[in-house]
Amino acid sequence: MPTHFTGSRAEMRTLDTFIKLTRCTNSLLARLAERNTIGDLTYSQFAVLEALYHLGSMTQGEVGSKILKSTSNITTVIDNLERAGLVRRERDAQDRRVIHIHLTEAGSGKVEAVLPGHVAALVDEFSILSTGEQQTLGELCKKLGKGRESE
Amino acid sequence: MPTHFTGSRAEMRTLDTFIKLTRCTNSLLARLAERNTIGDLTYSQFAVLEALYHLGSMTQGEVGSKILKSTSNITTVIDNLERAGLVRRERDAQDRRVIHIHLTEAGSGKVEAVLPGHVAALVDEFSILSTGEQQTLGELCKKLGKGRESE
DNA sequence: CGATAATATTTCGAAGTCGAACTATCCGAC
DNA sequence: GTCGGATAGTTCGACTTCGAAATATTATCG
Repeated sequence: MPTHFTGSRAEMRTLDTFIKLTRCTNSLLARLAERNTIGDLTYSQFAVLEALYHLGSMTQGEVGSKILKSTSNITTVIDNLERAGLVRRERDAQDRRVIHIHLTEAGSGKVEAVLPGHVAALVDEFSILSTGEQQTLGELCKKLGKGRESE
Repeated sequence: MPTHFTGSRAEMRTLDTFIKLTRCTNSLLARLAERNTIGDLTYSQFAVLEALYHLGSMTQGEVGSKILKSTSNITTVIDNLERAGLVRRERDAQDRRVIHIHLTEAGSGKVEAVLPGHVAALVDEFSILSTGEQQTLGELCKKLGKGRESE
């Protein structure tokens, strides 16, 4: 959204930075999608599988907070992953409210099949930035991502 | 997605930066949504209205490339905006394939009612970064967003 | 002129996304 | 022990999003 908003200098600068940030993320994700690095998975599905693969089995709630999505959304994504046989639901014996999600064989196989190519694509995309620039970008994003309430 | 991927140093660094970037954008947008800065509009709807407000009437295709969304998506968003009376479709007289989108009175009123608060919220969120940091972040995002093909 | 290619938009199907309302279960206080 | 409040998931409705196929229209080429 290249805007023609006429505000104070600080407002213009902020708006400009915001637009660059969101555009950057958008087009980076679009280019990754175009490269088809995660096969027939959606990005949400991949994020869930990747989290389970590296962190082990989790409850649905934990999955949700891991990938920053609402609980109702997680239900849907897990439904689809379960239907595809990549993931398995298991109700907790002690606390029957909670459901544990486990990767199936097919699920971890999927991650292993897809992850190296995904990482390679990322490295390629980011290679336009130097090591130092990547570091700086990471730090600024971390700061901005945490927000004011973390001060 | 804090990953435990064990790769080369470059791979780890890139993955880390990528995660920070996407998390930053996600949580920033989430906080803005929480602040309710754009009223009852969705972010896509706001983006369309804002583009029309600042750049004037456009064809649907132009709107799509402005906000980086697919044409089929634009159809839907414009449908909803039109139903809400914020926008008006007008078929081109010369080339009857194209449709021009115009803001209605209610549409530009909506933008004017909502934009100042939105900008104020942005300025507040970004105030955790210094002017120089914002500048740097913007430049790095611009570079990464453009990608390799623009070299 | 007429067939064909290109362009602008729509339709359709599937998935994601949220908030709100709901169900089931557990926990704490009385 | 049971009632009321917290907690984990699900369901529902509305919107977003994409890609692929379809439609309508215009442009081009032989």
